[in-house]
Amino acid sequence: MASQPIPLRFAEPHPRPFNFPATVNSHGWVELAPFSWDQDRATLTRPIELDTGTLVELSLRPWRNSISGVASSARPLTAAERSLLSRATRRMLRLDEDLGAFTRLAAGRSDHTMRLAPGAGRILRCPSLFEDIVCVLCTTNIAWSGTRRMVSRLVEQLGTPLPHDPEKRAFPLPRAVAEAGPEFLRQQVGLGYRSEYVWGFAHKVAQGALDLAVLEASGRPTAELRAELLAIKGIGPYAAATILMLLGRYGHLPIDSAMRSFVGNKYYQGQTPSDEQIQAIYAPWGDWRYLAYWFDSG
DNA sequence: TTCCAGGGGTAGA
DNA sequence: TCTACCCATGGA
Repeated sequence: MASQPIPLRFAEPHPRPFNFPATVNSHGWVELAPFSWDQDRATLTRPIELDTGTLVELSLRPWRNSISGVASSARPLTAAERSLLSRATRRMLRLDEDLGAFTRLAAGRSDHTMRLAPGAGRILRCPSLFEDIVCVLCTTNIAWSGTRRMVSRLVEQLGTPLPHDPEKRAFPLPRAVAEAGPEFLRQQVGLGYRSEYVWGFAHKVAQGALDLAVLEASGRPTAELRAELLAIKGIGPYAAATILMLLGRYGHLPIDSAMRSFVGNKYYQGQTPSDEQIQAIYAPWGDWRYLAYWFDSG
């Protein structure tokens, strides 16, 4: 018999303007397990396994000028765990990111038809950089349906269940993925040739050989971060640009089949553009290239 | 059956 | 630096 969860209510102030539904639906991440989005209630829900090992089901929705959160857990959370939840919430919704320069730049340009609603522009992230990077690895050379399938299986096979609702599982921590081994990831999760990449990454993080907090630290040159990302097996130019975007650095374009198709149709009369032609389209946006492309392609 | 997807690693030139 | 080839998987 599952125990009754203990709810903890909290609020996180958000910048203004802030568009909660637009942020949640800014890209496909919300469709990946274990995210769940209730459009009618404008509520984002997901289980999270905190670094302390505590399982929490977190629900977020907008309320007045803040994000209202409910965290349900089997036992009362410590002050440190409440701090971890606050950090995860702010990370997911990018509540501390300053997009003022981008929105001013977008407002001043008439040559791009941007679909940027007021308060939009923040692209949803996972609670941790580890989960973000694993999901990016699951987007390479595969259709979106395949990405969804692989991430769902990762959660089903390796995620820790919520004590009060065992049907729901958190995204696995690095140690769980590392201990599963590449063959398990290949056979049971269906990661295919990506299994070695995902396992190798998780193993390094679990062993402490790769410190994600260092990657996430502000103030480091983007070129340096990009070089470190490209040194991880399985991460090439597309994945590095996507991860840099998830780190709040928008100066690199993730050139993939979708971008080639969109840019070709919109700017090159349906012809497939070269990488250089794609770069030329968004070069005027400088450090905001990624966001310019993203909200150009809608 | 064949192609290819929100690519990337490796070998060889 | 560039190109060719290979890598699993499952929709279309």
